[in-house]
Amino acid sequence: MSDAPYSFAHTTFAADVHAQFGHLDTGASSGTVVAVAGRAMLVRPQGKLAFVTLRDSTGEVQLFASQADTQDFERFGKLRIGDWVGATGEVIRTRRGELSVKVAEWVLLAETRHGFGDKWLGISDPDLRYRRREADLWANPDARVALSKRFALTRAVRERLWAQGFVEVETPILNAVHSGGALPFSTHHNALDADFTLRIAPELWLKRLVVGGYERVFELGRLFRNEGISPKHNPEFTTVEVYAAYLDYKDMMTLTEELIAGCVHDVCASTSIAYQGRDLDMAAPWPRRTVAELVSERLSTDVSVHTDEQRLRELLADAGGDALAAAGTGKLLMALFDAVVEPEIWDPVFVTEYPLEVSPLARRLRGDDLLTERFEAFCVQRELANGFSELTDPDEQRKRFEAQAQARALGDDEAFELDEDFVVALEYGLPPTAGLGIGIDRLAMIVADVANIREVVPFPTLKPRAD
RNA sequence: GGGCCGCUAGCUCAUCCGGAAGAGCAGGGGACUUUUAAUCCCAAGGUGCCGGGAUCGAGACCCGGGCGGCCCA
Repeated sequence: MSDAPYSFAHTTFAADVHAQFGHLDTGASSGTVVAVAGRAMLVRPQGKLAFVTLRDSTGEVQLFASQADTQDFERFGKLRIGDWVGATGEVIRTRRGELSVKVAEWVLLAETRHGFGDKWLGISDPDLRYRRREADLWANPDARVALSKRFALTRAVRERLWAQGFVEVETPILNAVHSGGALPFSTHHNALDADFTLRIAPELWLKRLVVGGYERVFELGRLFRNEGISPKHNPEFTTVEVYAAYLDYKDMMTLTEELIAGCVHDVCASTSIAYQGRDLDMAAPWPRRTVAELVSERLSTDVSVHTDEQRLRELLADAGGDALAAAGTGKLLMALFDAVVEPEIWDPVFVTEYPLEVSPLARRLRGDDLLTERFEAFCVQRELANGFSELTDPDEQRKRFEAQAQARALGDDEAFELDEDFVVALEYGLPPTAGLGIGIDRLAMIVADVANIREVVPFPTLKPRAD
């Protein structure tokens, strides 16, 4: 039976103590009584005095206790690292200059039965850190700082989109038709006796909402891809997808750079930041370059989706790219891009005019039937966002799906399946619309300046323990 | 899936050429009225990831497996 209290009359956070009483002179008393609470992170009993470093969600403040003035002093000095404590007393500054709460009364709010690692070095074993994340977040302050930046980022995205008239919506995570683009997780609904997959993208549903009259929508939520785990990939991850009627891809690029740069500023207080020791300038506007331009520039020879297929294959082999069996000039051009351009990108850039072959949902580029009005934003050697003028023609959409089905038959297991309901939705009429998707985890890694996606995920996916 | 690295006390790490286990911190006991990684004294703490092998002798060498990390696909 626990005799732990049911509540505590908390008045003041650690950061507030420092903000409000920072002016106190050494050895002085404020005359103000506060009630603070948090975890004892350091305990220094010293005879008839005891000092405890208390940490809460805002920072740390010292508790100062003395045999003369502190109730239940003997027990206070026996607090263990990690115990939750509530303390009431006057704010003072000690003779050694440490702003402190001079404890009159205190209560043990919860005791800990486990250690929090080395009190100076914390916990460094990665497996232990992520399996016992609650301990990691206390033992390693950097862990909480990084994670908090992720939460600040999702808040900034929501607030900025709401402020621009977008409505936040929710669409199905359980899907009977797998739309393609990646390998899904499978599950089963018992009452319907039907198989479902967990969504790999919400975009078809969101466009159906536009058809239904929601002209500006976004969904910020979890996606699931049944693929490997790496420092850049968690099986469940978060994106924000945005759809705006009456806009095209150029309008959407403008929205994208302002949204991302604005959110980076919201979280980091600047768009000039550093990532992994290297300066990074996220300020809008970002350069807009076509795929063909960038690849041609890098190879010092003109190439495009109209270049002879055999020529592209030779260039790809020279660049050390993978030999692609069933690939047209569009896939070959993108393979070249991945091999020679992407690794060179640091500051953000929009890459535009993607081959139609690799863009089954994007609208044809005005003036070139082999290209689409699609862009991707790249930054620090990785893809950050993807958007396009949406394909609105139901007949062409159906043909695109059929082409995907052929690719699937030839072994492309990431090709889309025909989503009949989506095509029918287009037949009801989708106005000119631009869409956008942003990888939130990747952006969070950038604003938190961390190299591993797990740092910005509260509880990353781990292999279940055998025992 | 492939390559490399790691696994020793609750945590962070040592153990040099193969001679059989060490420290700091945490946790326990004690001293201390201005500490702040407090300090000092005492005691306790080990399936050296698991399983084989060579050796008089293995935490260390060899083989297999497990788990984790990084890189590549």
